[in-house]
Amino acid sequence: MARRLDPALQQRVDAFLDAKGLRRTKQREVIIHAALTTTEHFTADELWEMARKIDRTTSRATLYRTLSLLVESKLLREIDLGRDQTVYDPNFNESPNHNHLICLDCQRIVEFEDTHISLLEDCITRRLGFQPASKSIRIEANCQELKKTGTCKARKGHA
Amino acid sequence: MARRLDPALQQRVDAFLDAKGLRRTKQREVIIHAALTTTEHFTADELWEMARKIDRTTSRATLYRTLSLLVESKLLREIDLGRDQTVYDPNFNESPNHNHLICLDCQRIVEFEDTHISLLEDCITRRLGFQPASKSIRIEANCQELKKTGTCKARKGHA
DNA sequence: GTTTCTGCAAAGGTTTTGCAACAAA
DNA sequence: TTTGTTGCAAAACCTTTGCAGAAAC
Repeated sequence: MARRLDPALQQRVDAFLDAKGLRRTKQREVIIHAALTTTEHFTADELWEMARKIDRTTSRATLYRTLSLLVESKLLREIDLGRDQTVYDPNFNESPNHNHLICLDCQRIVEFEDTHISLLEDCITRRLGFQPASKSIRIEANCQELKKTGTCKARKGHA
Repeated sequence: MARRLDPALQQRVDAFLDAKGLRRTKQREVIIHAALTTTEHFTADELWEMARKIDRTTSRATLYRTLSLLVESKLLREIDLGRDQTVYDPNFNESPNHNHLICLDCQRIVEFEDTHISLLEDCITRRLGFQPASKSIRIEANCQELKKTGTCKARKGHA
């Protein structure tokens, strides 16, 4: 476990474990650390690989069980990228209101945030007689540069 | 097969089958009819039940194969309701730009459309260097009435 | 008559679970 | 010591697929 977990995050982890009366096992620490020190989205299997780099004995069973806990505690969120496997996103801790744009040309995921759209979502929700709880937008799009120039500039990190 | 398929829809079905050189089998007709005459969202298994009410010999294999065709032809769309099973929505033929609000209290799905938010999504997409292809919003919310009065008025059809 | 389609049953892939051994508190 | 947790292997679940017979064209 190279890098330490961000103190604020670690505190949230601790608070959750305490509130639920959950034990601090080596396996949980390893999986939680792996999940929360990356800024990439990942599948259960990818997280399993990450955890196994730290501790090769990590089992899939424990991984799935810990994953449920992380989602329940909102330290991790399941997102819909239109793929068949569930994808987890650890970035809602830093950007609680971000959304996802999926490039149909290179499959790259661009995260974006927008205050106006967020407000509009809240308005619509209230107008319908509800109280907003969570909102997510998924946009599928094509790369303009690719279409014009034949190469996908966006690949170099446009986010 | 009680009700006829809307002529415009039937035409799109026909055009798709022709373009792909696909045969008009009884099984396809039954499944497509079941899928496109409902306005409810459904899972593969629910559609299987619907199709079996018309023809009990309908197999799951053919159902899944036909489902793929319908999604490919855009006559049906997979949507993300945050459930574990894939949910299909036949309503994009009538309202091509609708979105979904999920009531956390009664699980009801409210479909809504909004021009402003649609425009804003397009703006954001272009600003990021992309060309919009498809957009979807999912809002999870609590029922205001339920909170105030103790009963969920929304159940009676607020959409 | 060809070619495509169907249904079956088996396989595939991901996620969950029962249980005995083990570790935290 | 008590209670929660792990890993294994099996099960559960949804979806896909190979193949032989059946149906469309």
